[in-house]
Amino acid sequence: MAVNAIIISMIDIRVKLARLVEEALKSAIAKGALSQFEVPEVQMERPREKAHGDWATNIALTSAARAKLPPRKLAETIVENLPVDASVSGVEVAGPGFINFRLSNAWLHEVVRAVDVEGESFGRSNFGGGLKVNLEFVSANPVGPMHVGHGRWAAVGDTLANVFSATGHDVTREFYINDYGSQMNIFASSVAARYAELLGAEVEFPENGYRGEYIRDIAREIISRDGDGYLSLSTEEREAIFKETAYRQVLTHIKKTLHTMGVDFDIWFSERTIHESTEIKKTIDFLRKRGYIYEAEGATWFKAKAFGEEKDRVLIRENGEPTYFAADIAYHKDKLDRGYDLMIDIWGADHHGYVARMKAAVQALGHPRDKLEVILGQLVNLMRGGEPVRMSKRTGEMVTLDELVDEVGRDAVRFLFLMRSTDTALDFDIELAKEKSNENPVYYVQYAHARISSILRYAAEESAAANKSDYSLLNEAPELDLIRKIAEWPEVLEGAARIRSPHFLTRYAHELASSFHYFYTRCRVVTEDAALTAARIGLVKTAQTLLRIVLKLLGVSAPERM
RNA sequence: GCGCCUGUAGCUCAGGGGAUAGAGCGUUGGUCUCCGGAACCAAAGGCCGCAGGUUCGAAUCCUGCCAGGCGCACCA
Repeated sequence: MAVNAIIISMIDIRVKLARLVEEALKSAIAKGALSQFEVPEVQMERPREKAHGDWATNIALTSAARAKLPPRKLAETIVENLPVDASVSGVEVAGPGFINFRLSNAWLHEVVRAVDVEGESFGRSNFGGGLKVNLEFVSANPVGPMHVGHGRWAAVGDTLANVFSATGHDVTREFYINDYGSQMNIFASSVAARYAELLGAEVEFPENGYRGEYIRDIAREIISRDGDGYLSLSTEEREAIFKETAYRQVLTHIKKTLHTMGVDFDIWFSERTIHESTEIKKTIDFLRKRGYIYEAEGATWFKAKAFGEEKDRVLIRENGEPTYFAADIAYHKDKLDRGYDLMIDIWGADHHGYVARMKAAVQALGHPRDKLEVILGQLVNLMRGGEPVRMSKRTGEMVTLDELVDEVGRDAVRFLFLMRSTDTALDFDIELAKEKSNENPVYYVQYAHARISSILRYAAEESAAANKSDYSLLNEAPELDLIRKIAEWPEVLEGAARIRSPHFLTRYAHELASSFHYFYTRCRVVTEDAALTAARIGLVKTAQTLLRIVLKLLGVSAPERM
């Protein structure tokens, strides 16, 4: 019970401080120290400057006019009326009228204890309130190996999903397989041509066919498995068969690559199943009933203009074939029908022109347009030793995601992909990623974890780990700094979920590692003083727990030795 | 032409209305009798693309311009 109270006070410190300020305002008004005025919600924020304490509020600045007092004077009055609280060790008025709060060492010690009790669930919350979220990402065409850009979305999507799970969302990872349309046909005919060619037949390679070497690899796989039997078939028959077998091969390959990256989807949704069912027709009928469909120029149109779009869009072409957009609306309707509260799609930035259109469709389906959220990801520029890696789609000359993961390893790939905000292009240097040096942030963070393991091994040998920890002995600046960093975690995690920014985690991991390393060089863990040793071992363990939590969410390993 | 993203230290980037704009790398100079030196500390380095506006306060929000990237299909 007591432990519970501590944990709650810790996580809600922000709320708690805000309440103290509110109480101060109320009692000042009651006492007549302030004139009656409407008190707005008290905002607490993290000062940028360390010297300004742990938390600050601008309430005196925002309310000065209403209170008819200069900001600093108002701030002073609030401080004078502030109730005493054990978690606060200092309050001061600063600058134009900020009120700065410093948290007490006792409060910080309770943070360490909270991590002791909660372990790896420290920082988890019910922020999402059980919101059902569908996260769709990667969604590559199954016509060839994935490129490095797909890898970035895989890492971002997967970690975002982890973050959502940790913050009380009910999340589903979904991959929309774009296995329908002309490119599938081109793919099949390309494989069929290479197949025949490899078996010595005279064939003309399709003009717009895929010329990448991987097409030959797929053909070779078919040959080694099924032999040359398909050669006797007509080109059409062969292509029809390959459209299936080659497709299955590629899809299996995609799943394997993603799995190697630690990314596993809950749902693989085939676009083809939409076309093969009556879903598109049903969706269009549904929209027609709602008045958003009309026929013109032989085609069926969606009234996108009704939702502020520049122009209406074709759903059924003149030739009777539905467009990609039509299938996509049916797909999103399917997701909505499955009962998700929120759909988040991660798309390449080159699809940004499509976002508003899709949101309009969601609206037309009778849902708020914000039920669909699109994260647009910028490109990955592959570098090697500072030089861009040349890639050509036309000749099929490229570095695949597979090769990248193979060469630099899953940990570095994931971590480096997650270091940047999704809306900035990312330079990925293969040489840097492989480097086991201080230039490589992945190793910096993992090293902190391994170093703690090493300390704990040493401590066990010295049999210093057995004592119960009294954290009130931790009062050195490096110790308190480390604890402050640990205490930040719940906010960081919630922020990553709220702003859909997994890069908060890599950043935090680096800062945490840095706080630990600084502590380590200043404070000896295993000493003659048994009580202090026990306390520091406890602290080091909590730091390690935090590193584990973050690395796990990032999908990066936390090695005991390296 | 219209739209989206980006422009912050030499380089790569954080910063989602707050105080003296931060981190990593690089540069320069330091720190090891002891738990992992893949570490730590310090210094130098900035008209936050430019110009206006909004307000107590702007790198952040709005408008215009400049530069780079990407889109503007009965393609997917």
